[in-house]
Amino acid sequence: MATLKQVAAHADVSVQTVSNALNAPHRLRPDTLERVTRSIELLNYRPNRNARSLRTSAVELIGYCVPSWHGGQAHLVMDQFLHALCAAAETTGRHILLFTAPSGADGMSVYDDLHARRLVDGFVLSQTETHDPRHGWLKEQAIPFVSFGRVWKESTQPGPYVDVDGAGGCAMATRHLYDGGRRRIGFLGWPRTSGLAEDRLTGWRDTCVELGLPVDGLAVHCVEDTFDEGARGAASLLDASEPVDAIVALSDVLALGAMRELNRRGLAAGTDVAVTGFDDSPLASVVSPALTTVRQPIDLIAHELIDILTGPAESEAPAERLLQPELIVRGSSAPG
Amino acid sequence: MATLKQVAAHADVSVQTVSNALNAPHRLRPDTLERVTRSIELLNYRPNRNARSLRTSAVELIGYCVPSWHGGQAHLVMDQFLHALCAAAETTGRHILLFTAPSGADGMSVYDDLHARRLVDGFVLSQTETHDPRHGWLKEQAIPFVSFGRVWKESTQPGPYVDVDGAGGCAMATRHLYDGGRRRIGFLGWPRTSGLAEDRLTGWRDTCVELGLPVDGLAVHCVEDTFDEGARGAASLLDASEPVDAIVALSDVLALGAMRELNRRGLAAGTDVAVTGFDDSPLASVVSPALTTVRQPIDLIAHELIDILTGPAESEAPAERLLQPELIVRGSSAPG
DNA sequence: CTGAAAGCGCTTACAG
DNA sequence: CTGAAAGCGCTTACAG
Repeated sequence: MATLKQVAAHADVSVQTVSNALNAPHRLRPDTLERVTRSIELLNYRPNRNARSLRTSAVELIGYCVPSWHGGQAHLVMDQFLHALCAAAETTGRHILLFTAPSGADGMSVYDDLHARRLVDGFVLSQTETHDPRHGWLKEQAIPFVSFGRVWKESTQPGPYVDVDGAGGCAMATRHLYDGGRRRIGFLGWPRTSGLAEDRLTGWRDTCVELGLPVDGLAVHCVEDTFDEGARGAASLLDASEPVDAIVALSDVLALGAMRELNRRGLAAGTDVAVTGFDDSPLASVVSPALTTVRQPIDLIAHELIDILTGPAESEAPAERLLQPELIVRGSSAPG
Repeated sequence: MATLKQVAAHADVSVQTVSNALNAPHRLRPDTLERVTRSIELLNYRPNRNARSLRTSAVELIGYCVPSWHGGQAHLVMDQFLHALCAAAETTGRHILLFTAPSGADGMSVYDDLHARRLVDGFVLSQTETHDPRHGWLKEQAIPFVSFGRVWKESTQPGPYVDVDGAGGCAMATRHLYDGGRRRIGFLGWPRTSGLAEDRLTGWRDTCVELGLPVDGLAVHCVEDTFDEGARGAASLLDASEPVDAIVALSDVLALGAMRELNRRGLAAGTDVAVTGFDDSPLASVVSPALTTVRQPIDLIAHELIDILTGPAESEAPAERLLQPELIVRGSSAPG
């Protein structure tokens, strides 16, 4: 491997000049730059990143904790997210460093260690939970980070974040069902203790109220994000004295559970009862008819995250960006 | 951030001794070690990895190219694989560095650059394709790597690999269906040009022949790994003059497509026609009945990959490890 | 515009 | 068992 010194010798300039050719080419006279560039190419020189990082104390690596795959809770769009995050990081010359850590406060020593040993410059947080302790901790340690998702605390959120307007997404779905003639729209959610669930629920509820549709007893809280829970929730909405003619589900998984239940009862999803999901995961096209769902703008999210993390240090208030999702209409929400 | 020098001053020893306390503690007298250790803890010292890497020229980072998510080809177990790979790397003090690259030979300059600039020590390859050009190229450049999956060339494969016995997996599935009373078992695969497809097909075919079951006209080659293709393939197996009573699919996606088709025809998957998949992806429990499928030993694969990559340099022949999958029996293959 | 020199924070023969 | 010193390959004020 050629070094800066060898290139300098070859081009008959000082190492400083070669370094400038790479990092500040405008400082060189055109002919010098050309000569140096030729030497660089000839010797196939690549700057050693470790040496650079040691000097500048910036590693250009961003830490991301891979969520563990516990009990059926699959991260169906994680591959898309990771690819987008990686691509976004690369547009700034950075890369993603993956690591595992215990969830919650127990994992903070891992984050701390990674940063202290200069393996990463900062972190992108995802799988953000309600009252997630990581944000406050990192902020306190002055470790750079940006969060995908909110912590849903009452007070102001520590540090910058990017999130998707879940309420807006569910409002879109609800309005779409209304436009398709549905007048009794149920909601399949998670327990209220989840800020994300509460947010999406609000979108459905407010829209129903606005449209003059009933909401009482039409929101079911599933215990976990599984097909079985979705089916169970749908069953309770269908067994009510006045059954629903549409279901807005907080996730694709719950939506598919609901469709399975419809199927079991000989009801046609989309014509008898319309169903919508959330995430546009690969699951959405498993079923027939395919699932209408709310898609998060993954590429945009990734770019915003990288932009915030690598941009100039926060002036005053940390960045808070709320992105709009998109409704992907498919067969499961055919007009009734 | 404390440095080695500061710790040395605090413990009243040389920097060399502190370094030894960290990397070769047996060289210190117990009382010295204790004193140094106390100083390290007191100052909350963490060795700067960049400085270390610069000196040792080992970054303890392993490159992994995140597959791009093109057109419906979801990588449904990628989150599991990445988590396993990351955890396995961490047991050796290493981490995974993610990057994107064009597929095939076009991407090699990215691999080369990452290695030349010392961002990674080597690579784990996955999404290995038939005649994958990466292996030969990396081997030629003497860049360390290990492959998950074979290149299926006629000649010997460049470099070490870990793979799962696909033929064995499909043989298990076929035998299981036979044990459940099935006597006309179809196969849903991909075109023969894929080594992986050929391997799995062989497992089904050889087992059928061994059991005295028919195989002629019972293997359908789907054009791509989608639900629609699975459904189409199943349709052709069901429309034959002598319809099948079971289907071994090369992937969960094809299997679910097949189940959708059965459903559409009013046939009960599992009782009328048994179906098996491959991968035990999250999809397997979407359907009702749940899908019987062949599970790859993800954690073991990850450990073997890291073990090979970080182990002593190859003596002579590169490591070649073929792991056995496991059949996960669920409702879709209920006895007929 | 160009160069000589210091230094980032480690590790590692080499002496003692 | 311990220490003084060189050096890994860069970048960056500072002079000229």
